[in-house]
Amino acid sequence: MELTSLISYITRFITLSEKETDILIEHVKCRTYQKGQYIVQQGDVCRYENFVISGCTKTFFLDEDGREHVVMFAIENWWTSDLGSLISKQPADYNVQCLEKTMVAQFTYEALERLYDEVPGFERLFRIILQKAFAASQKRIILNHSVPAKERYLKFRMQYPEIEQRVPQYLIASYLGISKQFLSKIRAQLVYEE
Amino acid sequence: MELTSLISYITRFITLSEKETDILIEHVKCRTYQKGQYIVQQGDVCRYENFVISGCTKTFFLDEDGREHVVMFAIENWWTSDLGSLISKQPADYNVQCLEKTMVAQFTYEALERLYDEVPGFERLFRIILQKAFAASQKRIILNHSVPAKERYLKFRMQYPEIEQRVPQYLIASYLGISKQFLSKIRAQLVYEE
DNA sequence: CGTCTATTTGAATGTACTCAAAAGCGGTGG
DNA sequence: CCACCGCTTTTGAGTACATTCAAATAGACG
Repeated sequence: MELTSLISYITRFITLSEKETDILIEHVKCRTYQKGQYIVQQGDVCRYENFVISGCTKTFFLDEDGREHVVMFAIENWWTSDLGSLISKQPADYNVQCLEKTMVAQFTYEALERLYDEVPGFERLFRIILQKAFAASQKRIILNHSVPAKERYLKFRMQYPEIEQRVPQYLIASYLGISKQFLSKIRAQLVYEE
Repeated sequence: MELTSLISYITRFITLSEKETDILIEHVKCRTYQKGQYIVQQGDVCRYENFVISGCTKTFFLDEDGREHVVMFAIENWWTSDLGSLISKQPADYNVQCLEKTMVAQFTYEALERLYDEVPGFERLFRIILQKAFAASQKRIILNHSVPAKERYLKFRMQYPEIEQRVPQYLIASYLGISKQFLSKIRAQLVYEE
């Protein structure tokens, strides 16, 4: 079934009884987006927390000059959303757009609230996910401050080889916080070095 | 009492019965550190989640060249810790050092676990705190990528005027990801512009 | 007043950016 | 099958932003 990957993901963190699994399934809905479609749009209120079942998304933001800044990618077994917007019901800061045909499991705000109440451990699940996400985000800030672009690119390649394959280079440059031309030059240099 | 600020902080997010407040108080311990003392040391396992009652701390990390990189500051009513280390019991990536004489309320890992079990809503409290922290951290990444140093400094000054007053300039430079000399030049420029 | 730390200033350098243009790479249609 | 189109990547020249190193100044504290 479509939700298999979600269930097995969740049970890596908490145990679910059969009944709880049923409750979970009642509160989640699968949806497929085509390549290019938006799951979240900057300015709209974000309605869902999304778990990627298949496909690939980018989360980005457009600055005043219309430049795109990639915040993160999400592939199978990742969560993606504009959490700030979902919780506060304020307009989203970010866009989440599909880079491929993408299937997600969606939780509305209300579904999450009910799950927090009805499934003990669900709140813990999200606390743990958030702890990891926060720690990773902080590491990324330091990495940007302490390491030159070439090494950041190498680390990215090591850490996310799948994403490197699936995503156009100019988006990776944006994620790394450098221009696409500069990333191209870094790559040329790396080829030369080998 | 010393814990007043902690209680009133917590009750901004969740409601606590008298009994729950008592349980909370049983699981927390106050401690005062002198200026310069370390609450967490890079390489040691982090033992506490800390809530700052008074004073000011910096969280930083030393890279291979021995350079210091400031990750965050914490003043009254902020949390500070190396969460990743606390939860995983792995060596901490960061140092937390007091920039002033600082009083903190400390929760051990075990105390937190018990509080999660015994005080419904406590898990929610940390989920909410983490959501905010994560959202802020992501915004900071984008800010670093999309905005030149001068503006980043101005935003910092606007957002954290207290910290700007209490913390030496070279640490703010480090937090912003620029050299202390460059921040000094930015400031000179700002004075000239007024 | 002297010492220690923090900040400022200046010159030379480096890293990364912009703009512009060319080359590569799929896919589509004639 | 190839010519063309749109999109991505590469290349090059000139520039801007930020760094390093070194030295001078300013502040804080005993």
